[in-house]
Amino acid sequence: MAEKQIEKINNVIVTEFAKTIEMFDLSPSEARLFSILYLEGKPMTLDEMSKALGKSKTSISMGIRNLLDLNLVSRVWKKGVRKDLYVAEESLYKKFMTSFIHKWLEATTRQKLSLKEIEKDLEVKKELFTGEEMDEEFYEAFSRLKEMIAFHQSIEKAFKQIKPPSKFHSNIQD
Amino acid sequence: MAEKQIEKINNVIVTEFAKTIEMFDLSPSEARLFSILYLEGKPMTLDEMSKALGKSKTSISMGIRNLLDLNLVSRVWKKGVRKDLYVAEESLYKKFMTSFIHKWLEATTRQKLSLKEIEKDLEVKKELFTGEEMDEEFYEAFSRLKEMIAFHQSIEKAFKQIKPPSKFHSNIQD
DNA sequence: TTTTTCGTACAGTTTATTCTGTACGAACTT
DNA sequence: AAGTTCGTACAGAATAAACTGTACGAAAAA
Repeated sequence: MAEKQIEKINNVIVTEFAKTIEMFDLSPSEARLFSILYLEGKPMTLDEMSKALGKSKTSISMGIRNLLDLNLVSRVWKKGVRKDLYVAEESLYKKFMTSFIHKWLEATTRQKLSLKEIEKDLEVKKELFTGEEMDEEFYEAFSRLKEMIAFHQSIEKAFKQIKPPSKFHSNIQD
Repeated sequence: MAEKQIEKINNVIVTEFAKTIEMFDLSPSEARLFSILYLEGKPMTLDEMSKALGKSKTSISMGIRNLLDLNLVSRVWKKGVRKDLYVAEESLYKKFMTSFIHKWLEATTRQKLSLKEIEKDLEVKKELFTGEEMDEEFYEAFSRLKEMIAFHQSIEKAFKQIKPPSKFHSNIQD
């Protein structure tokens, strides 16, 4: 099989896989970088990745740092090799899903709390201003607010349902 | 209660709520537009929204169209009113979650299939080229590919778990 | 029919994001 | 110590995204 052909197949795989990775809120370049590294399987240097992606080393350096921050990549050390080496994390599902769920829960919880603060505030005001002319508008907004909070509640519930498995389990079938 | 103050509270609510909406892959402006419309509760015209957001009518027109495409907003008609009127959908959770889950399932399923195509292709090549020098590299990529497919499988499974309720149910507690 | 009001297509501008080249400190090699 | 090789900070260039003003067809009003 010609080198060219392998190259080509790899490119298709990477492109396809990167699309999925992008859905976890990585930029297209970050997604591609991760995909390359993951497909490669073994540690790579900045220069290798730079060459593989056709981008500047600076760019790769930045990208790798982001992936490191997200715990999707780690630096490894190999005897005799001076350059930094990086590998993609193995446990795809665990890593991605965990941080995905975490992100959602954190955000919705926070926003729900903010809305509840406002609600509490309005509860007080409601007491003071019963029987004025802006009541209708006021109650309207108030009930919307309750709905928004309930919305957040439901989202939280949904994401808590998804339990990331403690270890990546391959159920390759169907 | 002064107009200014109501204005201010509304602004806080909208800002906070928009953050959540953004997480469903809407742009910041789209999210804000939806939020305004939702909080308002009653139908609004392009001009009203334009004023409320401080953006050009063109911009609102585009934004509303996107929201329409996503089924998050609908056009309503009111006797005697010539301008187009729009309202935000009521069933927040159902609308957002349904399209969210749908988006994920569609994408991952599609990508999984692409990868399986490639896999099938490689299966064939594997037969023809046993005992050559590139076998190691080949098998490496091959096993990665299997892992990627399994990854997609797991994502599918996770999202299928989340069943959007047929109707929005408020469970306001906790 | 003529005039006004609406909504949106289009083109150009502004703003934000991503990428690159240069430069420099740190660590390794000789 | 002098010379290489690395990684990254920084500033500017390229690219992409968001927004706006003008213009025009369709529909309503006069």
